[in-house]
Amino acid sequence: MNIGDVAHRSGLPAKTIRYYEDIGFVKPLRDANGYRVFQDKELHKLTFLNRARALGFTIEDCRALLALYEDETRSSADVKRIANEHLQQIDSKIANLKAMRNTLSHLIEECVGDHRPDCPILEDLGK
Amino acid sequence: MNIGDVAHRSGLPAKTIRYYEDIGFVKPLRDANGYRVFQDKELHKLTFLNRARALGFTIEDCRALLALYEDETRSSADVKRIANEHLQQIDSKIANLKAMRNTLSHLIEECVGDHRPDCPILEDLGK
DNA sequence: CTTGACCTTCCAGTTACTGGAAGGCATATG
DNA sequence: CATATGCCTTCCAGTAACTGGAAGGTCAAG
Repeated sequence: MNIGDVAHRSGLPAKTIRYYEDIGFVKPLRDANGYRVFQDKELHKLTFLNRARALGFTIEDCRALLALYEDETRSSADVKRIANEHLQQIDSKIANLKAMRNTLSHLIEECVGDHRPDCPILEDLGK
Repeated sequence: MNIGDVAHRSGLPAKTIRYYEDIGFVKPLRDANGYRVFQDKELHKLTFLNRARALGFTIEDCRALLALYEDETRSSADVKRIANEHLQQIDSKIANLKAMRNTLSHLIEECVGDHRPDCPILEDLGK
């Protein structure tokens, strides 16, 4: 498989796959012409990465998860711990965004939104 | 006011204030010794920026908001529009995070989390 | 006179890619 | 055989919004 095929099958852009090679996630073989050649194992890893990233795991999280993914002697508790830590981060991001949303939507409600300059949004921000 | 005072009063780190000068948000005067000298107007702007950033507005949003903040002939509708666009972005971020949270928490629930290697989290990511 | 807290500039690093240039390779067509 | 196209390669630079750190100047107190 060339990089285009793997990109198509894993759902990742070719650029990203090259980047993932740079940071050591995959180590494709090379054809005589210099083209990268991927095996199924690499494809699985890339698919794994794409899904983990989509769930918001950072690259470093992915590195840890990938190591566990490949470690036959892993304990599922380790995986669960990483996932739980990430879940908490997600929760705190959601909480933050909700607080922002609250403040902002109150300000928006109070703003008349016409041609006049008077605006509670700006007033509040200037305090 | 030197940068330390302004940092204290605006709530922004001095580093950030220097950065905001770099990108043209403030233009403090200079003392004979080269130290930055801030007037009240600059302090207000920095406070404004701090609050706007805390609400998640991007630097470019802030640039637009700041222009309106300083424009006596603005219409509040312009401000409201920017704020509303931002509100929608916040909403979509929240929706994304909630979807992630859902998927992840289901996976976590299904994972036993003991010493054995079997783990639905990894299984699912590998699909 | 020294100490410590300020202040200055400049350079580099962060996260996770993404865009683009310049050029080699593969295949199909005229 | 020439060429057009669509792959592929590497390398460099840029994104967002700072942050850390080095090297060094300044100021007030003791």
